[in-house]
Amino acid sequence: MTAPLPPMPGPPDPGETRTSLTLAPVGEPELLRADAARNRALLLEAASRLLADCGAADLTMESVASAAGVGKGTVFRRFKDRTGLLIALLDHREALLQAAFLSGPPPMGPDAPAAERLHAFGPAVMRHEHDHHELILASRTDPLRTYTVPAQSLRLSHVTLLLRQARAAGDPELLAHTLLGSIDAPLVHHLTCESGMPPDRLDQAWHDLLTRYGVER
Amino acid sequence: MTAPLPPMPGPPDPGETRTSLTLAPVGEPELLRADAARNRALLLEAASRLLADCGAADLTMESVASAAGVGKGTVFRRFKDRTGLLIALLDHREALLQAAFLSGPPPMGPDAPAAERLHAFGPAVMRHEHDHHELILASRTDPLRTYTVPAQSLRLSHVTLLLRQARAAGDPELLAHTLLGSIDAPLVHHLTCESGMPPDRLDQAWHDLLTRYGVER
DNA sequence: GAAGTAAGCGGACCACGGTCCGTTTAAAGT
DNA sequence: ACTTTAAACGGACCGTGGTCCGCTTACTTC
Repeated sequence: MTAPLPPMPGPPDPGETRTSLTLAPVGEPELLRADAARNRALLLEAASRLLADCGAADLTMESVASAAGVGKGTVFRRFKDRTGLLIALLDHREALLQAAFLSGPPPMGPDAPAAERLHAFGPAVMRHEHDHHELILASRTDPLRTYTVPAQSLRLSHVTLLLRQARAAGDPELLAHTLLGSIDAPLVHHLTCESGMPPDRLDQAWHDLLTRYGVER
Repeated sequence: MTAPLPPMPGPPDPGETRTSLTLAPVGEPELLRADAARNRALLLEAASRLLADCGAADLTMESVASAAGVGKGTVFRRFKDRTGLLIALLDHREALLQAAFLSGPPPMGPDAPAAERLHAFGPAVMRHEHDHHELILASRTDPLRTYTVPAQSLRLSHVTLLLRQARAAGDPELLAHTLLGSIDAPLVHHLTCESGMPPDRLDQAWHDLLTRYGVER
């Protein structure tokens, strides 16, 4: 197994201080019956292993179920559908990135000025998405669901808030959407991996876009 | 039937003068055997009718096939997969929009200055996408395919070219991607139809984005 | 107009996502 | 400990997207 999935907190780990947002970072573990929580962990672990071994294309709900030693219905009960399972895997991996921009050290974290945090945010997200592009692409089946995924709405509120703090020009919420759109995983993957565009150029465009709205580094 | 699908040119209509791009607008009719071309038209017509009658969700490959009086395999042979069929339907409906910005009257068409054409482009595309959002959303299953759809790459080259002509600041190609991303159908649908954002605000953001890059109306 | 051939055709077939419902079981009350 | 109940379980079942392959047919060549 490539990623042995560190502890995998069944109950949400306590004693974490949120930095600047009311939105819960990862979400959805909630209160589960003991067997349900155990199976949830087993399923995520099995899915992660299968993903590493066989790739996202071969990750069928039945294979995950049997690898975890549970019935197929259980997978659907827990994650609603295949996309839900993939998103759960992603949210779990997003935790590190979230920690970095919510409570990590400068330039991403809260101890840097908002403008600096914004400039650092784009390249970091692009790197993160590059690392997980297979999973991300596989999870993008319903185009509308993108906007309701916890990780994505956290990113949006975060960027919107920073834009306000940095006194960016224009409409902060829409600008946040535009900024996030310009570094969206499928686009970046298309440009870099398929059209051969150098990543620096994308970083540059990110900085430029911010600068045009008055967010000076 | 709501949209009786005007003539539906089997062979690509001749004698059309391209305005500013080498890229073929709609694409893919190519040279088909007589029966194949006939079936293609039958299938598109049947699909269009089913779409209007029952909605995209109930548009199954088998229902389209039998409504057109052909076998299921024929649908797949012609359109590759379900997404291919939906994209073909979309490309057909895109023709009017393409005519408007490639050869229509100002402010979209070639007789207006590039800056004016750019400002007019966004709102027009948003309106067009709003009209066809069901089909567009249904066709967005593979996130990467978006960028290779003929209609989309035509839009991209068009905007890139106009940005160059208008002497926009920054990286024209990436800016074109960002601009198009900011009016992408799923995003716009999410914001207007689900979050209740007024469409003017989106138009405003489009103009603002252009202005920030030196494209004055 | 006969023969040859590449393309098109169609429906049986398969795999996977998703649902359903009878059975089991964890937990709360007594 | 015993009862109760809502939640979880699991696997049979279904519909649909997609493939496959033997048969048919439109075009070409002579």
